[in-house]
Amino acid sequence: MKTFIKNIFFDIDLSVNELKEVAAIFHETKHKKGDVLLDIEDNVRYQFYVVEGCLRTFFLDEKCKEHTVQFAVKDWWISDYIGYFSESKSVLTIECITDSIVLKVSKRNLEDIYKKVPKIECFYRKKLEKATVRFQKRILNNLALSAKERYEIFLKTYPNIEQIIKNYHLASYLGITTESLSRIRKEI
Amino acid sequence: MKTFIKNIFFDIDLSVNELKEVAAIFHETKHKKGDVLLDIEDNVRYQFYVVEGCLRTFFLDEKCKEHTVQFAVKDWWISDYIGYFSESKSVLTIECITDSIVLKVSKRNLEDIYKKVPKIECFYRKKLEKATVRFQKRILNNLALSAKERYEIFLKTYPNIEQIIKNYHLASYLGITTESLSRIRKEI
DNA sequence: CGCGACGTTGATTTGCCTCAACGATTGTGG
DNA sequence: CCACAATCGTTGAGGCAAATCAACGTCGCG
Repeated sequence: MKTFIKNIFFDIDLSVNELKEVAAIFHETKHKKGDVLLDIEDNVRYQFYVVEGCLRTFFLDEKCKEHTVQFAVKDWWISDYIGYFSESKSVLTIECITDSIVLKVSKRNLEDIYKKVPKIECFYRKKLEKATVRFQKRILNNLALSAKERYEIFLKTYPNIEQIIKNYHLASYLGITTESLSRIRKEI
Repeated sequence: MKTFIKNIFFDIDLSVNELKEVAAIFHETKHKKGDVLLDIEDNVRYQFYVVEGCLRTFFLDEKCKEHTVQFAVKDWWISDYIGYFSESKSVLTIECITDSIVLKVSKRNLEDIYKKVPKIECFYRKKLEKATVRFQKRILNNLALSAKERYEIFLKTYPNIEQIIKNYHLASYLGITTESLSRIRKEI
């Protein structure tokens, strides 16, 4: 576990004691393809760090259509951040796309660590800043670009993810149907 | 200035000295309707707290079409957060929709304060968490809802903004044309 | 008053969706 | 390891929501 933690916080100098304290709040869990880590209406207590595998979060609308919010592969974090940060029930489902190993950490434990080890709070602030940049870019792309352009940018931005995921995962992330994605691919 | 700062950080206990230090890095500026606080390709050094008035950020695509990313009224913050957090040139324009008074603060000064007054870092982390919730919701809305539904949610979420802004500001925020917005309004 | 900016309405086009059928690939039980 | 089913991806036809293009009404301001 400690080597995982060292890897996550590789750019922070942690004392032996701090490392121990931080490591204590992370818990490794293993999951099979198709497993659900968080279901709609659950309380969102945890966020997850991906050690191995691939997961996604998706929203199920009233027409039972899936909308993928996020993918996460090795070294990425994933949760229903609406529920996690606003202390409300989950609106998203977290699902394993492949067999996966994750480290889960509860919001409460993390907030406690922030007080004890301010460097960790700083780390998560910077993580949020990077996430903000990605969100803004995605909102901009959705506003300004066609389905084809969004697809091309996805390929450029996350070149290693397309091979792992299904057609309909990607289509539901781009906001189009599988048929449209198929036609776009044929064009290119 | 100190009363402004007290208002911004109303939920944090700051000593007299801390308050003084924090107040020192904020600078009040006044602007006329139509003024541009940040232009494309500028360095993004500042974020802005709105004391009075209304501003927006927008992206100009290659077809010269505007896409509004964000509005900001009293007590809101605004910047090109892509440029601000990733230390890159601006891709957005910050524009005054009405005469406005803002407090500007540089990233560098803020980072210095984080070290001196960790409570301030905590405040901005929480601000980012709330922003993350809003971004996720907006991405979800764009994926799952029709133009009409997005408009109705905008009205519910920001009831005080519609009266201030132009038709085309809102249309470019919702990702539709002014004509479509006009037709949607007629329906309701 | 007259001009320019803004909002509305109509006609037409278009990008993407829906529905349906059909290959291709994957998974599973015998 | 094969046979078969289920899942997934592709293709075509037709439809719809919103875009585009164009014209006209309205408002605010010099």
